[in-house]
Amino acid sequence: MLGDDGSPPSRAPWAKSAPAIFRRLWEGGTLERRDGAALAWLDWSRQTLAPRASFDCGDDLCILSSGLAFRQRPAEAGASQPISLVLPGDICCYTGVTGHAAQSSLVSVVAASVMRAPSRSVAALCERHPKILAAMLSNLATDNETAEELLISIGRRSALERVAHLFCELEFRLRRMGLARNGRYRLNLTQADIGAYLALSAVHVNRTIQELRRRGLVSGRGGDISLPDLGALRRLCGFSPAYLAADTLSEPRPVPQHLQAAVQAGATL
Amino acid sequence: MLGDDGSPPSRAPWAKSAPAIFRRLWEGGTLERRDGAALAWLDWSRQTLAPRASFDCGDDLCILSSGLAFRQRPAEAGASQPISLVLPGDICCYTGVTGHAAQSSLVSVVAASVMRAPSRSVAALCERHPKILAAMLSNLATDNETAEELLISIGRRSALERVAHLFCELEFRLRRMGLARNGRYRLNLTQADIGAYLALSAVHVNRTIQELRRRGLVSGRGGDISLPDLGALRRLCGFSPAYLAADTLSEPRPVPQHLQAAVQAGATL
DNA sequence: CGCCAGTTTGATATAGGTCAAGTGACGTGG
DNA sequence: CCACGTCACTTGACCTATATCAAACTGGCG
Repeated sequence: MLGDDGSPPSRAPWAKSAPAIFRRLWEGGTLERRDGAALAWLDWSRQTLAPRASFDCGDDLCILSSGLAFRQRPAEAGASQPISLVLPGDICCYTGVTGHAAQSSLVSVVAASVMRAPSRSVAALCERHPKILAAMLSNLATDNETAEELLISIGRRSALERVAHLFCELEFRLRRMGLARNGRYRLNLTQADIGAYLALSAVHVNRTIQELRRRGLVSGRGGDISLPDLGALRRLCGFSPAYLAADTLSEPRPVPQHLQAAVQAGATL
Repeated sequence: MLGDDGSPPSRAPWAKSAPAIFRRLWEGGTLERRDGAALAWLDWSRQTLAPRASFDCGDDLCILSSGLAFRQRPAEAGASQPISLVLPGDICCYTGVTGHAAQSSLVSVVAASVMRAPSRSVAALCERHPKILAAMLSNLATDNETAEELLISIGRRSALERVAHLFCELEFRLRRMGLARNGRYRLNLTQADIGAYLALSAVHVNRTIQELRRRGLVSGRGGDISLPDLGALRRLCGFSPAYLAADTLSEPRPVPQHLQAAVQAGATL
């Protein structure tokens, strides 16, 4: 798992041989070298998204490879509430895993690109590497917990805490992907975007960020965020990265039960 | 799927032979008679919960069989935000399915009971009935969408809309389980509970319900809710049951790809 | 009878929304 | 090179939905 000290993940010996895009999948520690290699061998296609473009994954496995995107319901009346913020390395939607077509779709925030593997190939891959399915399910659970944390933010935290929490979360998630160092990262979200995500008005986001700056907890102009005192910022909003950890079970489960079951069911088909 | 007309689900011929507790699982239409029978054969144990009791599912498959419960993070400072409202028939937690230990735990609202099947047995069951795993994953996805709807409520809807939406959602979910008829159902939530769930103060929930009553959209005292004009209530809050539908794909997929894959992987182990 | 939890009512406070205007950076077309 | 439009950010004035506090009222129950 990723420490709180800013160090990159250390326990993936084959990390260098596989594209960075798969970091989130192997971060759980369940994947082995051959799984990672197989993932890289999939017939991926790259797709680029213009800013503010809508995107449908269908049943395919799509991983954001650059840029930022919101997952949100097709805009109902008025402003729509983004449900999750998708960062590079995140699986865009889990329709292929759950077999359940989601209500939500992806909307890029800035220019972005997506790696896409057709559902058929993914199924074939999982045939031979069931741990990959397990890793995807683990990501699914983690991403749900992230959405739950957003719910807690909006339901219980003040504007100051919400923004602080978002900055802490982004620092962690981006660092995990190697996109943040020393509490600094690039964030291509407008204040209006942040407001939409955190259910605040753009104006109030502005004043809130100013307050964080005034307190010396956030600095940096434009899209360059810097968190000079991460500890204090985390304390302010009660951020704890536990909900972002890929796997809270300490023991490596060779094959998770549910998967083993499904796997063995193959014999009867 | 369940129509909007109050009729119970009609397409499960073996519905009468299996306990009502499994309705949510077969509602998706993927399960067959033998799957339902096998589910009922599992070595279930019943566990009763006192009001306001905390409950840990571990890796086991737990289904709420009566009462009500909140799923929530262990209370951080101050009031904790419930993440989802668990009704009879709902799977309490998906740790066993995803292999990911959840941060949240269950807290009963009133006296409740839970059916519990040990993870080992569930795995063995899925071995022979992979469609059951598929059904659980579908439930997982649906429950996530329900949580997303709560996020939208708290983020974007006024107090009046939030409460109205909750009442509409409960009507649908309880009717699906046979626990609501003609827009009437029993709800053992205090106004303070409703407030905790919807991120409103108890006082404001009270005034909001009064307003709904004044408008003739809600009636009934105590825990007995009656929605005399469901159509108007739904219009008020923009409720649409789409997000609650178990399966939005019209064609019955015999075995979902991801499962097929895992299943066939069994041969290689 | 008296307690308790839940509900109701009123008075007051405030976090955050809305509206409106102004600034600064950046790109585009003449 | 300059005029212009646009988009993000900023600031100020004002407003309102909802919270908070406090006190009654209600109904069940030991």
